[in-house]
Parts: sequence; structure tokens; C-alpha cells
Amino acid sequence: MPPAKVPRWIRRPEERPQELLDAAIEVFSTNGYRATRLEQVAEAAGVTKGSIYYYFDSKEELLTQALQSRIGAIFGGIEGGGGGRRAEMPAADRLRAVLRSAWKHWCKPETARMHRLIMGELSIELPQLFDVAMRAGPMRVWQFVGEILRDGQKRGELGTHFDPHAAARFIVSGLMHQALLQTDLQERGLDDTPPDRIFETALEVLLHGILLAPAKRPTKKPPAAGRRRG
Amino acid sequence: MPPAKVPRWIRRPEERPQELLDAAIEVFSTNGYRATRLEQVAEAAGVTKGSIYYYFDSKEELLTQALQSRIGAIFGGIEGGGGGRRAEMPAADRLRAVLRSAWKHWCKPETARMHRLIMGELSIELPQLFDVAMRAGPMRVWQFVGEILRDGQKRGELGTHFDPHAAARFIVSGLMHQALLQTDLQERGLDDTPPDRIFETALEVLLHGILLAPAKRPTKKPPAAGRRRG
Amino acid sequence: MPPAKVPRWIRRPEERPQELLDAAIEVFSTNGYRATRLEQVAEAAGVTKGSIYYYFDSKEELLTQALQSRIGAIFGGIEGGGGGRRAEMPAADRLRAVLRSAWKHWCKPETARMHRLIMGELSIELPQLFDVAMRAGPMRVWQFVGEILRDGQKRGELGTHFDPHAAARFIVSGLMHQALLQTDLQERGLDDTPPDRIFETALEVLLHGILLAPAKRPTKKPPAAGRRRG
Amino acid sequence: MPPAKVPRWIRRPEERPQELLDAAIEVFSTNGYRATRLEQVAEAAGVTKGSIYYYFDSKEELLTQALQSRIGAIFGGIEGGGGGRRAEMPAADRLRAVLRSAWKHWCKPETARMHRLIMGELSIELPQLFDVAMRAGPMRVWQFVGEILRDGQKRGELGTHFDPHAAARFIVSGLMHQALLQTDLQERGLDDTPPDRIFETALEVLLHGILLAPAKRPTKKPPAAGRRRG
DNA sequence: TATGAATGAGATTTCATTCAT
DNA sequence: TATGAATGAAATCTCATTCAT
Repeated sequence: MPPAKVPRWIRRPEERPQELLDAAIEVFSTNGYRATRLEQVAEAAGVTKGSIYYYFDSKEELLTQALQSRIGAIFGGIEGGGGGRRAEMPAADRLRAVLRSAWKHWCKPETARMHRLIMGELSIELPQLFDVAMRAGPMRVWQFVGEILRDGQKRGELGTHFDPHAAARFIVSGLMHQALLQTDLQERGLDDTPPDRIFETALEVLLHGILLAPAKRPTKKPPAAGRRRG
Repeated sequence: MPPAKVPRWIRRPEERPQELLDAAIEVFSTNGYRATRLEQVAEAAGVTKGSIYYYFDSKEELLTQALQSRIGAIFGGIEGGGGGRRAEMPAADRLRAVLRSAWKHWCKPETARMHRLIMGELSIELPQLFDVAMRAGPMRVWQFVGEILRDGQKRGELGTHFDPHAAARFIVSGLMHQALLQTDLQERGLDDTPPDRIFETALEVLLHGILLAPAKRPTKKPPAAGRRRG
Repeated sequence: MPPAKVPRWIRRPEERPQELLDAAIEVFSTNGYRATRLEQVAEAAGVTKGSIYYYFDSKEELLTQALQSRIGAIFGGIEGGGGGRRAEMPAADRLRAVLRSAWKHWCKPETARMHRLIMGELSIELPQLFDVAMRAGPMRVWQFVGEILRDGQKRGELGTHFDPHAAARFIVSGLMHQALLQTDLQERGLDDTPPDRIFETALEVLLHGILLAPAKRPTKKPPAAGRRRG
Repeated sequence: MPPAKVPRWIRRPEERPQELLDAAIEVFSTNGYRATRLEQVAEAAGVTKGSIYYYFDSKEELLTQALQSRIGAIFGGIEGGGGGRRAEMPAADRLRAVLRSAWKHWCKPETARMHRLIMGELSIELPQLFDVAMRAGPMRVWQFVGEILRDGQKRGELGTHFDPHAAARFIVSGLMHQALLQTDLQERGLDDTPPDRIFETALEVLLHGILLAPAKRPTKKPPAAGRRRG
């Protein structure tokens, strides 16, 4: 009986690159880009250090491609949150649907970590790629949200007292940042607020504001944007 | 990864070290912690690499102390935003005062960069210190804001349809994150929205919500879909 | 450093390997042995890196065989320079014929480059093979030339005031080295002396010396340079 | 009694750089540039690998500076060979003096090895520096020799049947190349011709040529000044 | 036979840290 | 106190070589 020849390694030219990219994202996101040794990435991907260089020219190139391979996935699909017939839905409902979908996504630990990587080291190490990530990510979301808001204003569902674009930025940031913090804080037991509470409250505030809603109200200094009622 | 040291508040001599700490913050914030060579810090402080080790035990210790020496300054003074007799002011006014003060602060480039450092590498490299920074920073602000909100609710100035604590987190995050992005994006010419517009819109949305105001409005927290009017 | 292997004259298959050997000589000569990656050789030969190992055991072995496959060609054919009935020709004419043939050969860029490789890295990396190359190359030429000289002396055509062997070495080196430099210098535009001038002058000096000649002298084929008296 | 504190290393900021350069020349020349590990250079200089990088930016830079620090020394001093009142000496005597001085220098093993490095890898790796070395070395020598020759022609001491510049090149190359080979061959026992024999024969041939002189000619080796005719 | 994915030893380079001065 | 020369561990990267296919 011949000894079962177990190959020391196997060829997987199709899967390897993506596996390496996945491992890279995972490890870079978790440990930081500079703090990560290529060996850790290799190990996470189940290959040896040298193999990385068969597919990628350098650590930086690995980071670049790893992020690019995810940029679409990161924020993509968020627009789909409203379903097929979203144009017919009331703006508030569309908003809720889109933001909930985004929130869910941003709260996933790996998304949050990657987000941290992008906002942190990437903006320093690879500003160009950071730009791409920004445009493909937060900026796209807030543009999308901004359109829903403007749409709602046009249809008379939303007030015209606010700048829809600036409002979208505020909203998106509020949720993104909270999602990011959530991960860190909850992993460390510094916070046990249920994520849903944050989201629902944010939406409530967003829709109705915080002021008591009665007949009349003492509004101080109405800002730049349009006023409503008398 | 270092074995999560408990931050030591020991500071050795009194005179020069501060220059080193200032230089360290500046350089670490700008280039990233890992990416910074101690030589760069030394140069920025006008001393030589070796001297750093006269005052600090290690690069990590330098980072730790540098951040600690700033943590008070970073978020301190924000509470003072409302002036002396703030308890007597309407909640909305106090809110505006406090948030404006914070916003101004967060928008300063060096604050934003330091923020990036904290949210990015610090949370990985020195989680313990990150916790301290969180508690002394954003968490303190949102607690403070939360109190203003609850206060307003009690006094009948604000509605009770939202959780004041969760709302405070959303608000603070929205502004902090925008301030952070602002710096990066504007430095790269990716964005030219005037900071004030963001702030004013955020406040407007915060106070009044985005919905077209009807006659009267539901006072209780609507957990599910947003419904408007009665 | 390798343990000075005795060159093996084994050559495995017959067809493709020669292409590899040719490519190897070309690339090693141009870029240097150590500086050349096997991949470059493979590419030049139109195969892939792995294939080299089907035919050769190692980089060193490739170099060895590549050089061996050329050593004959390098200096071979030089003796033929004088034609068939050279023994009957005057020594001076035979010398001229042989040296001209050698000079032509040494001035070819690829020969010069290979020469550089041999005199440079080969003497360090594979001293044994260097010895072989020396014996098959310059030493053989200078022995051949030495014989012509001694022959001439015996026949009374040449003076006996010089050691024919030592003289042959000097002559051969003078031409080889100039040929080698020529290539490098002319490729870089550092020198534009026509090769022929060098050769003819060398021969003139060799035959007649540089001193002002006494009465008259039987000069054969006076080269480009100036003639003296009648 | 305190244990005699023997420092683990000592500071020698003045000597270090030159020591490193010397070690570099030595090791690079002996083993080849590519084949040498920086560790070997460090060891030869009595420091550690890292120290090299305190003084030099890279391996290439080390090679560059090492060679530059020698280029003057390599071929410098050769012109001085003829002593102070050389202009008054017969051309043949000056020639002999200069060439003997050069020959002595080129025959030193370390010079020969360095020469091999320059003609070999340097011409490939650092062509620019190779040019400098050529100009400062062989080209300068052959220009100098060429001037002596032309001078001798003008003064009627030497014949005008040869191009002095081209002749100088041939002569210089003949001696340089033989010196280079000598080292290699003799170290390996492939050659036991006494260096002096080569030199004296070369000079004899150079002065008188190899042809049988018409009338009579000195048969014995003329050790000192060149005398012409009988 | 040929390929090219994968390896692994080793080379260059970096840099926090030490220590003689 | 301050310097900066020197260290040494480790990181990135290279590439000859192996081996599954």
C-alpha cells in the first residue's frame, strides 16, 4: 500500500487572489495596515509570505486591490434598500428603508473595522484611494439620501426649511459614526445601548425634530433655510 | 500588539517634555502613529532622537502621554459653551450654544487629525487609552447634550417622543463625523460646502425634523414606520 | 560560493536546450550573472521559468553549460585566420592575419560582453570554469601567437631580442582589452576612435617598435599613420 | 573590585565611514558586488549590518562612495613615476619609468581585484560611475602616455610611423590586462611567468618592435634607457 | 514535456531602542 | 541633560528552486 501522498500544497490559481484579498481586508482592518505583517495575511490566507508576491507587487498594492475589491460591495446594495417600487412610496418610508438597510450594513463588525481602516490609515497612506472610497461610499449614500429628501420636498411631503444635501450629510454621518463606535464600544463593554434604539431614535428625531410639536413654538433664530408656517 | 498597558499619569520633568508631547501629537496625527518615525518627532521638537528616551520609555509611552496631555483640552471647554447662566436659558438655545462651540472646535484641522488618530490607530494600538479618550471626549459630550435634552423634556420645552440619550449620540456623531470629513475632503478639494451650512442645517433638522409640519403632531414615540399627521 | 564543481559535459536532450543556452549567454552577458533573474532568461528563450529546470539543475549549471557551449566558438576559428598555406607565409603576414581575425571577433559586441562576463563574475563564481575558459581562450591564442613568433625567430624573420611567449601575451592582451573597452566606451559615446586605427597602430608598433628606425627598414603594408623617410 | 567594564562597542564617528568604505572595496572586489551580502561588509569592518545604514543609504550608494574614495588613489600617482625632472629625460626613459610605476601598481592583488570589479559588474550596475572610473583611470593613463609619445616624436626621439594616441591605448591595455590576468592565473597556479619578464618584454617589443632589425640591433635586454640604433 | 503556482531561504532595508560620550 | 553612533530584531521584498498539474 503506497503512503497516501498528501501534497504539501495545492494549486488554486482561481481562488487564491480573492482569498488573499479577503484575508488582507480582514487582517488589515483588524490590526491596522502598518501594524500588520505580510506574514499574518499569508497565514490568514493559508499560504506563505512569498506567495503574496506572486500575485501582488507590494504591501501597498495588496491594500489597494483589497479595498478596491470591496468598495463596490461596501456601500453597494444600499440603494436597493427601498425595494422595487420605492419611487411610489412616501419619502419618509423610503428614507427609513434606505437608512435601515445602511445601518444594518454599517453595524456589521467587519464593515465597521474596514470603515475604521479607511477613515484612519487609508486617508493618510493612500489619499487617492481614500478619495475613491469616499466617493463610492459615504458621498454616494448621502447623495442618494439627499435626492430622496429633495424629492420629498418637491412632492410636498417634506418641509422646505432645510437644505436637503446638507441634511443628508448630517444624517448619514450620524449613523455611520454611531455604527463605527458601536462596534468598538460594545466589544469592550463600554456601551450596551441596543443598536436598534439608536437607529429608531435617530429616525424619530430626523423626522419630527426634538421640539415639542404643539400649535405654536418659540423658534429662535431660524437658520438659512426656508421657514414653514407663520 | 502591546499588552494593553494601564495609562500611567506619571510625568517626569516639567519643562521640555511638553514640547516633545506637542510635537508628538502633531506628527502622529498627521502621519499616523506607526508610520511616524521617532526621528520625525524629534526633529519637529528640535531635539534628537536619543533625547526622547530621556523623557519617555518608548514610542508607545510617548503616544500615551501626548494624548493624555491633550484629552482634557480636546473636549474640555465645550460645556462652557452656554456661558454662566446657561441653566436659565431655553434648552434649544443651550443646545445651539454647546453644539456650535463643539463644532467650531472639531473643525479645526489639528483637532480633526487627532480625532482621526484616535478613531483609527489608537483604538487598535492602545485600546485602554482609546477608552479613556472616548469617555473624556465624545461620550462626555453626548452625556452633556443628553442632559440638556432631558432637562428640556422635563421643562416641557422638548417633546418626549425621543430617547434623549440616544438622540444625543446621534447628534454628536453627526457633527463630529462631518467635522472630520470636512477637513479631509476640503483639503483635497472634494467638497466645498461651507461648514456653517452643515451646522445650521443640522440644527434646524434637529429642532424641527424634516417633515412638513401639520397642525398638530403625535407626541409619543412612533417605533415602526414614520407616519405623519394624525 | 559554490564548491568549485568540475564542469560536466553532459548535455541532456538535443533540441530546445540550445535555445536556452543561447538566451542564457545573451542575458547573462548583458546584465551580469547574479543580476540576471532566471525569469529573464526564460523569457528571452520563449519558455517559462520552470522549464529551465527541466533541462538544467540550477542557475549555475545553466551558466556553466552556456559558456561551455560557446567556449569553442569564442576563440575557435582564430587559428584559421591565416588560411590553408599559412606555414609558408612570412611570420609578419601570418601574425597580421591571425590578429586581424581575432580582433574582428573580439570587437563584436556580444563577444565583448561575454568577455566581460568571463573576466568579471565568472572568475569569482566559477573559478574552475574560468580556468577552462582561459585555457580555451586567451591562453590558446597567445600560445598560438607565441609559436608564430618563435617560428619567425627561427626562420630569421624576427629578432631574437624578445621572449616570444611573453611578447605574445602582451600583444594579445593589448588587443583583447582594447576590444573590450571599445564596446563599452563607444556604446556610451566616450570614445570615437575607429577600431581599425587601433588595430593598425598596434600592429605597426608591434612590428617596428616606436623608436626612430636607424637606416631603412622593410616595412610591410604601411598603415594609415605617417610614413617616415624613403 | 568592579568588573572591568568592557564596552560592547565604541564610538568612532571619525574613522567609521572610511573603515566601511575600505571594507566595502575589499569585500566587493573579492566576492563581487551582487554576490556580497552587506553583512559581510559589516563584519569586515567590525560593525553590524545596521550601522552601514547609518552612514550610507543603500548598498549601491556604498559601492559608489567606496569606489569614488579610491578612484583618485587608483591611478593617481602614476604620472609621478618619472620623478621631478622627467621632462628633460629621453622619451624612452620617461615611458619606462611611467609604465613601470603603473605596472607595479596594477599588479597588486587588491588593485587587480578592484579593476576586475570595475570592468565587470560596475560597467553594468553603475554605468555612470564606470565612466568616471574610466576617465580617471585607464583613459588618463593612456592620455599621459600618448603625450610622452607625441613629445618624443616632436623631439625626434621616436618615429612618426605610428599614431601616438592609439599606440598609447594599445600599450596601456596590454599591461593592464596582463596585470589583471596575472593575479588570477598565478593565484590559481595556472601561470608562473615572472611578472617582470612580461613587463620587460613588453617594453622591449614596444621600443624596438619584433622584426629583425636591418643592420644590427642590440640583442640583450636593455634594462635602462632606450637607446636607438647602434 | 511544459507550465506556473507556491515555497522558503535569504537579502536589503527600517527603525525603535540602547548606550558610550 | 543631551547627543548621535551603534545595535538588533523584524519587516519588506526577491528569487532560485520545487512540485502539482
